[in-house]
Amino acid sequence: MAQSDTVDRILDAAEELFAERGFSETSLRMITSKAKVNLAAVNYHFGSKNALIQAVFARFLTPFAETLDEAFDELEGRCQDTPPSLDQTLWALTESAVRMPQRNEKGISIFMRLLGLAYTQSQGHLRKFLEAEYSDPFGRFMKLLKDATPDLSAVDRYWRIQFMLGATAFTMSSSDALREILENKLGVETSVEEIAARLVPFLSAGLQAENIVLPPMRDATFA
Amino acid sequence: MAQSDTVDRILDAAEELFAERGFSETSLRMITSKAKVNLAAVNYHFGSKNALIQAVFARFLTPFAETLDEAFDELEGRCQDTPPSLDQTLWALTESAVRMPQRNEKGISIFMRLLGLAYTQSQGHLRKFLEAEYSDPFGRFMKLLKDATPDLSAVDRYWRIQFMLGATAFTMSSSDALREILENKLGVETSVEEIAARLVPFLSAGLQAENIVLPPMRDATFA
DNA sequence: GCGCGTCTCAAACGTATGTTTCAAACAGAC
DNA sequence: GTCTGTTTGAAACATACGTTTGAGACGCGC
Repeated sequence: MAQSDTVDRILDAAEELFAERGFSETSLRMITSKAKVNLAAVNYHFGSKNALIQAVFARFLTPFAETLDEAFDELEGRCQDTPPSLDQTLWALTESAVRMPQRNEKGISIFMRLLGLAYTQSQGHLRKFLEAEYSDPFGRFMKLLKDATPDLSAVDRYWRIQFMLGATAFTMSSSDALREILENKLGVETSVEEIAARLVPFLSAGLQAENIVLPPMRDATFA
Repeated sequence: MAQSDTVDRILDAAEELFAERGFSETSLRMITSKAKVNLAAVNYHFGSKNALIQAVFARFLTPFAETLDEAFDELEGRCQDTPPSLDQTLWALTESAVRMPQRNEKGISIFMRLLGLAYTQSQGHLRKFLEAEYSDPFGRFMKLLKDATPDLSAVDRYWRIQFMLGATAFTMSSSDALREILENKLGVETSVEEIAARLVPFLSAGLQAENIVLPPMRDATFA
């Protein structure tokens, strides 16, 4: 086998284990034994553990970035003159995520969980890699958000975008655990698509909320 | 020194390092050298690294849980018959967090960052510890949220609460970095209190958002 | 069949981790 | 001062990690 499948086996195993346990908590030995390959194969094919982490991200982020770019093209094509609405923009994003060709049924939630981890676990090398590689579609999304909320001040928009990112990254990064809890408590099963469908209106409403006069913090009467 | 200050020095150093780098990425040797105490002191005073992590949480979570309980008492006292509104409930929570006596100026953001990490880093022992120790005030908060949003279905409320937690934990856990970015970009300075003041209306609006009919996911026209 | 680049394998390397050990220093009671 | 329980100190322990090594197996062009 000239182009062996070892690389993919490693990527598959690493992807799943990273999503389950985080990066530092997953050792190369766990990965190689799950992938049923030799320990040295990782360093041979990828060079280092950090490079493997980046490769895991690249494998699903590159096609996603393309899909997203096309979705934005299509969206801007449909809205010739007026800028796309906030909901349209958010849906374009979620749709692209959900439509991504999945390797297996866990695909989407692994995808989300990894994205959440990338934000949360302070892996310096990962952040640099992602910024260098995928700043274009991210910047385009920001631009769309800006045009969709012309009434917001720059400062308000800045913070609310952070809130959105937080709600999304956090929820998605623990989506498996959260779904399990909900099933045990209320006996309801939820797909990632449904989570996304619930998230979008939440984000949209939050981003467009009326702003209250600043802090009633002390001795407020809450009349 | 009968009751030495070694314990507090360790807790201070651990708290700060955990907040900066996460749990697995912080070694006992980093902690003890920052605290200027002997390595063995950690295992002598706390028993294990996991127990130290829990002690760090207990130190700030226990007084916070008390403050919160009083705030809820006071809130329910003021609203004799009608249940407290959503905004009142959220403000009671934020106020309690902000009013907490801080050990230093970084106190509040360390506090938030640790809470975020507790949720994000899948440390099984921590989750169990927190559930066992602090389920009461948490449950009370949930009850208040429930009474304040009677129109929401249980499932909707569950997910939206997760979104709220995410937005809060995420933003607060990186509040230092986010404030710095904003200052460099727009020249605006922001206090933690102001972030909270912006966050509450966002959360409130999100929690009360109109729900869209479920997924228009495929072939949606976004008319 | 031979040689060569690609890949796998078991074993080892060096380092860092959490934890333990045991002697020394210390404080307070008598 | 002496004893006793508590706390610190330097060193070692066992283990796990990421990475490297060097020998061997494989596929393929010639």
